[in-house]
Amino acid sequence: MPELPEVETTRRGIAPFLVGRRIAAVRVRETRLRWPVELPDLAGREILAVERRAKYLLLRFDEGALLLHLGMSGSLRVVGSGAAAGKHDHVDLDLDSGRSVRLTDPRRFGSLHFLADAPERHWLLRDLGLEPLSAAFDGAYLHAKARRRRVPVKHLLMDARVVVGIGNIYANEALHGAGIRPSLKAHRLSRPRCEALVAAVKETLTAAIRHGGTTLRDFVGGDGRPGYFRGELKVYGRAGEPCVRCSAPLVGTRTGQRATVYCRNCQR
DNA sequence: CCCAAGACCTGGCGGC
DNA sequence: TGCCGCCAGGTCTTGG
Repeated sequence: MPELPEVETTRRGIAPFLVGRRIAAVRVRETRLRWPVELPDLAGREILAVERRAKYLLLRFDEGALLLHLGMSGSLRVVGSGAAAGKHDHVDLDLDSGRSVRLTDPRRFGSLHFLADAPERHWLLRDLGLEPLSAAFDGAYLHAKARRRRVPVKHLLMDARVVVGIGNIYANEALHGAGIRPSLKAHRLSRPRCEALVAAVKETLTAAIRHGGTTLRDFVGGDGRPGYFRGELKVYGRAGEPCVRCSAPLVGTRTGQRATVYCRNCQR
C-alpha cells in the first residue's frame, strides 16, 4: 500500500515519539511476515534517528538499526504501552516513555530486520536506485536508464533499481502530469520528455507528502490519521470519469498486472 | 542482461 | 445473509 509519500508521512509522524527514547521491550506476536522476524534483545538501546530509504524505514541505534517495510497493507502507529492488540498487530516496540510503536499489517507483506552492519550494504538496500526527490534524479539520469529498456515507461518508473518509492498510484499520476502514455516504450522517451517526467514525479510526490499521503482503504500515519491526497488524485481510481485537464473520459486498462488509468487525449 | 509471470497473504467489495 | 470470484498501495523469485 504505502508508497514513498505514505512512508515519509509515517516517518514524520512517529519520529518525534521515538528519537531520544530507549527501547524498553520488543514484543513480536507474529514472526511470519515477508521474512521470518528474528530480532536480538534491543532493551535499553536508544533510538538516535528515524530515517527513510525508498519505502523502507530505518530506526538507527548507536550500533545497528531496525529496517522495516510496510508492504501493501502495513502501518505504524504510536499507541500507549499495553494497548489491547488486534489480530494484525504483529509487533510492538515498547519505549521508555510509556508508549509503543505498533506494526499492523493484515497481509503480512511487510518486513522487519535487525541490521548489525552498514544499512546500505544490506541485500534489501544494496541495489536500490536513486531517491526521486534527490537532485541526482534528473532528466539526464532517467534518459540514460530508459535507453536500453523496452518495457512500458510505467514499469520503468516503478523499477526500484532505477528510481525508488514510486508505486502504482504515483506512477499513474506522474505520467498524467507529464502527458506521457503509460504504455510508451521506455527507449522511445526523448530527453525533454524525461525532463518533464522527472519534474512531474517530484511534483506529485511532494504534493502527496504535503497532504499526508493517500488513503485508499486502511493507510494511517503515525498519529492514526488517514492521508488526504486521495481527493487530489487526477487519474488513479477515476477510470471513466472526465480528465481534469481536457474532460475526455479516462481510460482504465492494465499494464502488466497493474491497474493503469490515463487520458487518451492528453497523454501521448 | 532483459522481461513477463508467479508467488506470497488477508480482507473488502460486487454479484448472485 | 452467505458464498464466490476478483481486486488491492509491493517486490522477490523463477523461467524463458
